[in-house]
Amino acid sequence: MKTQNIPKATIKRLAVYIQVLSGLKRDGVEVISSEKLARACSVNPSQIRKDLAYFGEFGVRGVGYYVHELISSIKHSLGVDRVWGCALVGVGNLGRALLRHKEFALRGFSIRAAFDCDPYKIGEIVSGLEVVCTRQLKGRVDEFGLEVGIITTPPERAQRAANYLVDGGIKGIVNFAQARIQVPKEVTVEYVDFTHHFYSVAFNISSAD
Amino acid sequence: MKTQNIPKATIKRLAVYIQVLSGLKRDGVEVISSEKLARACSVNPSQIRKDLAYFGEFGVRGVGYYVHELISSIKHSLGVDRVWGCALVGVGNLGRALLRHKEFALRGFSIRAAFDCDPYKIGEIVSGLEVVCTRQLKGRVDEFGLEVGIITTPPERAQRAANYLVDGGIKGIVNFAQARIQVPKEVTVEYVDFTHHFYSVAFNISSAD
DNA sequence: CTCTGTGAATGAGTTCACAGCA
DNA sequence: TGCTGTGAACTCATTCACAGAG
Repeated sequence: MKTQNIPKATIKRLAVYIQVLSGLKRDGVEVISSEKLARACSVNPSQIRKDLAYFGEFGVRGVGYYVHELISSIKHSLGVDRVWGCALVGVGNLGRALLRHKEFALRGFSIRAAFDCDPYKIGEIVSGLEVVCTRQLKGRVDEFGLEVGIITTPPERAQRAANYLVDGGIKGIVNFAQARIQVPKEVTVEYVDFTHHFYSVAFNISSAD
Repeated sequence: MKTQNIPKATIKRLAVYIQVLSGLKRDGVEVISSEKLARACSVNPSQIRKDLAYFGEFGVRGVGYYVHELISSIKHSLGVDRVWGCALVGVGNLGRALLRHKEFALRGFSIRAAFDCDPYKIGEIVSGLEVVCTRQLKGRVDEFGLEVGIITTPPERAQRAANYLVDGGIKGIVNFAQARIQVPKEVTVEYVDFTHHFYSVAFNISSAD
């Protein structure tokens, strides 16, 4: 793996490649060319080859890529060939949905602790996990192997949740709350915002005369 | 509004501006400069001015932008200053969560119909909405004013869901399923993939030596 | 001969720097 | 004077085109 700085867009596409390759594997496809994979992902073939080239040489010239092997290689490159321990902060509607959503564990992100500051929620069991006071977060980071924070609080409490996570030594946050947060630069934040996708669709429909 | 082709990235940022401006409005801020807004959004001030310039001149030189007015202007530019009727296909875990999630209606996306092909789910009432057979989708598009489709099926059924939506005359789709879909080019598809954000965080943590 | 891997060319998006208006 | 709006400069990403491996 080269120590160039890899475009954020490449990382996003690698996730798409994994998704499509997984579908192909399910359908019994064993080998695929960059051209066919590109069509399935709606991107340019060179794009795929260039994206993969950041991490190594995974293909066989004259043949293509071995599907199963390529999935493993991409997952390894992204660092998602292992399980990551996650802490969820904010047990509201969305938080509960995520706790129940099995897809995360399936993809290597295991939610191991749920926090909330509401005394009525503390002690409640959601999807087999006891809701704990957010103040106790720091003390549980090592014990539970918490590495990634998930914020699902109302917007006005997102910053406080982030502070608790940062204070606990968490280095990566996925923020579902409708608010931007400020964190030290060594902490990575990814914002999940469904709204944007809806706006995008609305805009496209509207501007299609 | 100019008929240039507006970068997708701009649309995404406009959604962020709305989010941040809404927070500022809540805090009683009435006027803001591009510099301060930029800091709150973690972008460059010129970026904001350029993004807005695609749609018009919303600022006052020497002063800045009026928060409330700017929110309205951006919403109008995106076409989200009205209510959009949505059809949800796939009443599984995620589908149910979205049906119960009030945030969508709040932002102008009103889910007015829920479809599924599973006979056990048909007839069930979820969040006040009766689950209907997907075959009946086409017949309800006009009646319910359905404009945007939401796919929340398992990956292997996403394409079929898309086909029903396209056949019903839907012009925009937000796809939460873990699969790419093929649609005619006049139909807009937005892919929502939490996984990618988690991968991104994992990658950033991993590659931070 | 096929399809990957990659430097070179192109194109898109971001930032700069300043003109222009309040 | 202060901050917006915008052409010009620059940076980054995508696509092309072909050398090179199997």
